Amino acid sequence: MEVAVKKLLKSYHLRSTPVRKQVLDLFIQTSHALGKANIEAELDEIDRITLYRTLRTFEQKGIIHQAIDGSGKTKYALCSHECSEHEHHDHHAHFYCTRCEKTVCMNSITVPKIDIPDDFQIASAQLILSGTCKNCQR
Amino acid sequence: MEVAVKKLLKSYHLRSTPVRKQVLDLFIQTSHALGKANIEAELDEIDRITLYRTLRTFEQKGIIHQAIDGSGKTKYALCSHECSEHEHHDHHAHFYCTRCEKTVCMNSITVPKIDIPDDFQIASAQLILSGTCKNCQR
DNA sequence: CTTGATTATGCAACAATGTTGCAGCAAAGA
DNA sequence: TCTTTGCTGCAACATTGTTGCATAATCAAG
Repeated sequence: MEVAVKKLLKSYHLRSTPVRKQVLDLFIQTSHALGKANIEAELDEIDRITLYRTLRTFEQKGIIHQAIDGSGKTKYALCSHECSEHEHHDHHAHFYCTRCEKTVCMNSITVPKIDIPDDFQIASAQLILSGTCKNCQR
Repeated sequence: MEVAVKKLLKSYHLRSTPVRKQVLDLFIQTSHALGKANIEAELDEIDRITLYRTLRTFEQKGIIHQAIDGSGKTKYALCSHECSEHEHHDHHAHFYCTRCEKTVCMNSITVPKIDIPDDFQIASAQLILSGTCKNCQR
C-alpha cells in the first residue's frame, strides 16, 4: 500500500513526502470526512502549517474535497475518481451526525435538479443532511 | 422603525439595547446574509464579543439563522416567520456568489425530498448553491 | 420617578483555525 | 551524485470562537 500511495501521488504530479503519504493513507483508510483536528490527533507530531498546506494542495489537485456539514469546522474527504484539478465533482450529499459529529459522503445521493431564477448561474450545488447515524441510534 | 425594532425584540422577550437594535435593524435593511466582519464594518465601534453573543442569542430565539454557504465564514440572515426558539425552518436554499462573496437566501427553493438509507435519521437538510449572481454577470 | 432585580455589555484572556514569508532540507530527474 | 525544484517547519500574525467577571443598563414594580 505504501507503494500505492506513492503511485497515487505521482499520478497527481506531487512529490512523495512522508507527510503527504501519511495524510493520504489516513484518508484512504477512513470512511468518514476528516477535520484538521482529527488528522493532527491521528498523526501525532505533524506540523500544523504543513498539514494546512498539504490539504490545500490535495484539494487543488482534486484528491480531496471539502465536506461542508454545517458544523463550522472544515472537513475533507477523498474525491471520487471524476475529480481533477480543473473540476470538482462533489455534487453528492454530506451527512453530519450531530451526536458523534462525524460526516460521511453519500455518493449515492446526488443533488436533484433545481429550478433557479435566471438571474443566477449555478456552478455547483451541495446538499447537507444532518441527524443521527446508524451507530448513534439506540 | 426604531419602534418596530423595539417591538420585535420585545416580542422575543429580549431587552432593547443599542447593540441589539443596531444589529437587528441592519439585518432588516440588508437583503443578503451577513458575516461578523460585515457587521463590524457596518456598525463601527461595536464590541466583538457582544456581537458574538448577540448573534448567538438571536439565533437561539429564532430571529436569525446561519446561512451556510461553503465560504468557510459563518453568516446569518433573518429567519422567516415560522421560526421559533424551538424549531428552525431554514430548509431553503442558500446561494453563494463566488465573485462578490455575498450569500442570499432563496426562500422559494426548498430542499427536495431525498431518499436516504434507513440507517440515517435526517433531522434537517440544507441546500447550498454557488455560482455568480445577477450583479456579477456581465 | 426611583429603585432593585435581572440581564447585557465590554474587557481580559485564551483556544482554534487560517494564512504568508522565509531559510533550510528533501525529492526526482539528469 | 548533483542540481533544480518544490516541500517542510518555524515565526509571526489575523480572524474567529468562547468563557469569566465586574460594571452598567434595562425594565418592571412600587
